Amino acid sequence: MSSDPGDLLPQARIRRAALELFGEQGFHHTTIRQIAGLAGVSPPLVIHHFGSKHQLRQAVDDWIMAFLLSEKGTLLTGSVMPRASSYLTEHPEARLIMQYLITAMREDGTIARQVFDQVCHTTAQVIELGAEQGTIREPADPDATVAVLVAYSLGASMLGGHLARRLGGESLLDAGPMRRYALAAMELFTYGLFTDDSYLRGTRAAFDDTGSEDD
Amino acid sequence: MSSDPGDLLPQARIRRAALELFGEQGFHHTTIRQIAGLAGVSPPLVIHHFGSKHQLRQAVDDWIMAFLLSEKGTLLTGSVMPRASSYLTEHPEARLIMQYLITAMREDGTIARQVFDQVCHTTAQVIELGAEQGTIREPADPDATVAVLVAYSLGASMLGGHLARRLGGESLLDAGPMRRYALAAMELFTYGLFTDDSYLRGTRAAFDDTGSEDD
DNA sequence: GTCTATATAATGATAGAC
DNA sequence: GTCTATCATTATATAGAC
Repeated sequence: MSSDPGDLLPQARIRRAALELFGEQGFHHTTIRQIAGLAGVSPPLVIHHFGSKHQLRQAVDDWIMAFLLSEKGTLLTGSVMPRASSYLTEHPEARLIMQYLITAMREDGTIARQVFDQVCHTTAQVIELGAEQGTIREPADPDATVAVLVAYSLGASMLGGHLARRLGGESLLDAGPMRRYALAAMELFTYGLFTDDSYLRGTRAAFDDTGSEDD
Repeated sequence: MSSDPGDLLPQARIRRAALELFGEQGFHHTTIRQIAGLAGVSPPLVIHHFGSKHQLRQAVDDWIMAFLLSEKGTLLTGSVMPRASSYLTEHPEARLIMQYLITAMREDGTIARQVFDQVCHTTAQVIELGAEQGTIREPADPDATVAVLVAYSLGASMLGGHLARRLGGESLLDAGPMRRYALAAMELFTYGLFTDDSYLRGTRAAFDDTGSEDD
């Protein structure tokens, strides 16, 4: 990802092409012929180097996870935050990886679970640190809150096209939609949505009712 | 959906089987042979009645949208709220439809846009009503806030498997995970996540900076 | 390591009998 | 309306030459 595709060895060119096409079109809609074509090699060479299409995806997944972990969570925490915009300007190659991860989450590929858990891990650290510093309120159920926040963030990324369309743009990464998205989200997490805790108490009551009635 | 599959006419059985299999496996992973098998007919009959696999999906989409609109938003607003649990107990057939919609959103089918917009429409009404009644705080950017809330809700549904796993269960619809999910979400939307507005002001400042610097 | 040529399997869709 | 038999296409993966 740090050099021109033409400078890479065939094996790396194939992996890079697979990363790009899997991310754009999804795993099942991408053919080995397309990958070979983009990498400038013959289809059988793809199989020769990686064994099968599935093993090729696994190789891409492994490569990406190694990249993500080496970044020490920089990309994972910032993936849907405002700073993502500036990060992507500085690291344009991260676009491909983000697109790959979003597509992989949609297709529920083998990397989806690793990514979800890894983002949870990183988010939990952010929450903990903020709680210590007093900038973040301590949740009643920290693990659940982290999981919900991650599901919200990744989910919004997966629905980025629809979200951007409602915000007057094409991609969530464009300046306009990203600004409206980030500000609306920050406002929600700063002031909340409800004016008092009646909804929360109502939800608690509803679950306590059904919880004792169902058994 | 209101009778046993065996009582339906072949055409309806095919549509029902397609709804079930498309929802479970996705459109592209479902074969006409599978649909025909589940409906108890021969594969060519599927084509004979619906023209093609894509037209069959369109027929299922149309059928579902008609169902959703006839429900006057009951299912759409409640799809990820606590009351979904009780709703599903009363209307078990809604499970198939929810699963279909979630899969369709993941695959970005033609119905995805309609559903996203329809849920936005319904959510906007809920927000407006709450604002009038004083139970919901008036957002600075109502349209964006609605879109974000919908993306969060639908996104969490799409990632329901991962979310449930982190919450100690298999499905988000199970009592345990649903309870923890609903309470964590309600707490977020009641008290927010941050203890003050420094993150919000920081985000505003960051966008104002990049907004004037980039050009 | 890399290619051309090909095997094999599965799919959506068609033809035509009943 | 419904079936059996089949076509045409496309995909992954293999065989073997260079």
